[in-house]
Amino acid sequence: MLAFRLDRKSGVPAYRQLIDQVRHAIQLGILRPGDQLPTVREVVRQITINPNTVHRAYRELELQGLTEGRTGSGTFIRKSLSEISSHQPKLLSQLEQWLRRAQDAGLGIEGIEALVAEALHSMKEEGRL
Amino acid sequence: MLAFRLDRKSGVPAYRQLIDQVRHAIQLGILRPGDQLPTVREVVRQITINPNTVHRAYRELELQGLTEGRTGSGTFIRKSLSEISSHQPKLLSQLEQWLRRAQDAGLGIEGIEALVAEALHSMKEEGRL
Amino acid sequence: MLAFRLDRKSGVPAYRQLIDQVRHAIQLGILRPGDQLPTVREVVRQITINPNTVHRAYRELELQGLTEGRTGSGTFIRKSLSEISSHQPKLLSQLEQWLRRAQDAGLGIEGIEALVAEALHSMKEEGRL
Amino acid sequence: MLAFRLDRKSGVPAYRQLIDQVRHAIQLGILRPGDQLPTVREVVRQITINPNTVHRAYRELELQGLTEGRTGSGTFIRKSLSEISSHQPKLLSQLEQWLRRAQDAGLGIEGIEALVAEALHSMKEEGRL
DNA sequence: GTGGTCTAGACCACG
DNA sequence: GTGGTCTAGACCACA
Repeated sequence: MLAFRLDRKSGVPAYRQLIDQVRHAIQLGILRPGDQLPTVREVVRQITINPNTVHRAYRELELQGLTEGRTGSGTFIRKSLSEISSHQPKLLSQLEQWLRRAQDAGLGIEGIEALVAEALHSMKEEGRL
Repeated sequence: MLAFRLDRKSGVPAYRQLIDQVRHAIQLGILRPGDQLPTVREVVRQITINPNTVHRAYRELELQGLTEGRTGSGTFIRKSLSEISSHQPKLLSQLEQWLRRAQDAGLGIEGIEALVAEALHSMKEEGRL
Repeated sequence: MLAFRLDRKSGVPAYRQLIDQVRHAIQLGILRPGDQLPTVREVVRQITINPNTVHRAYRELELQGLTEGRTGSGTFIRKSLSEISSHQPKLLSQLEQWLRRAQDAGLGIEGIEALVAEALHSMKEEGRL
Repeated sequence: MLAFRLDRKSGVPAYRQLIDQVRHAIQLGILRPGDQLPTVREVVRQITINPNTVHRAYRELELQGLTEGRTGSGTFIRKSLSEISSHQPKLLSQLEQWLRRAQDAGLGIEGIEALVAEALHSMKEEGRL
């Protein structure tokens, strides 16, 4: 069952963080069509959050066509985001290796995030060209 | 002079994006103590944003001790965040290589961001242990 | 509940006066961790001021780690400044005695403030040595 | 010759700080009618400040009738603020004693300022009644 | 022209 | 109803 996390200092709205985490989990194949999301109550137990906020996130996911609420039984994944490739596990482990090297080079979390943001940004720039 | 960018869809508040970009630039050594930030009005010209929002970001940076606003002349970097290591260029190019491999494997931007978020998250979790 | 006051003639920015009053109240033990500050709207009702200005003061206090804004419920004290000593009540009454003597000697408020500013200034100077 | 000081962190406009310091010095009898204020150039040498700002402060003091600019020779005190009493030296030394006791009780500058602000505030309140 | 403060008012996220 | 973000626009202090 998906475990949500909330970063209260990030400035990103809570409902948005939930949505992003579900989307990411679908994209990574962690959640597959038919899988159930934790119930609102379970989420409330996991992290301190207002049930309405969870509802809102689930509603928006449903509007995006990604999930389906079945009255009485829960919320379920409907669609895959089909980015899953067979190379994915390898890519993930390579990334984790890189992270370890960055840490060994003395970079803290913020430094690593700076590098990642920089690299992602130049990638997006190139994409535009 | 630093060029700001705004991602209006990300859910991250604009002032926060500006702060992060300055912090990152300092961490990557792109901005060094004594360097000037673009004036509030220049930022307003660059990206469409209200001067107050820029001002707020600059003020928060000043409260963090990173910058100093000098009335009549501009806003300047005060402190370094000195995460810069000699390995940095190599790390950056390795990351960019990884990104290219991920793209070649058919991952789109959202898929890549999912992988990166996942990897960063597990790294932070491990850090706690 | 803390009652704010604004001296519009002092030249001190309004948001700064609010911050100082909260800090002082914390230092005097009038406000303790867990206590609630008046809501932004209450402050607006109390003194004539723009909500944004109050908000700015509260936000700066939060950045200083002294308070915490909880959406939906209010703003609360987080940290003590713990300068409170058992001698404090005695010191306060001695100060008030001195003030009465100064008034009896014919000094007006501005004259008293001049003396206080002078004494505080020499104290700070000595502190540097 | 009066020595100006500027507290850049106080939020109080520089020209206002200069004015206040002259007023206080007159009130404490440090400056008496006929005494000369430092020339603009001298002030600029003392503290880092724009000559225009000093000019502005001197102009406002003249508007208040407190000083008089004599072309070619300088700016001079015209009026006393006549708060000077024979008790004043004694009051000042008593205040300084009190400050020493407060420091000995472990209070830092901010704690002392909190007490002083509190006492001055209640005095003003009573004054109104 | 540059930073800084303040008001007014809209809209959002959350409980 | 509470905090938070953003825009618009005025005015001030300073170089």
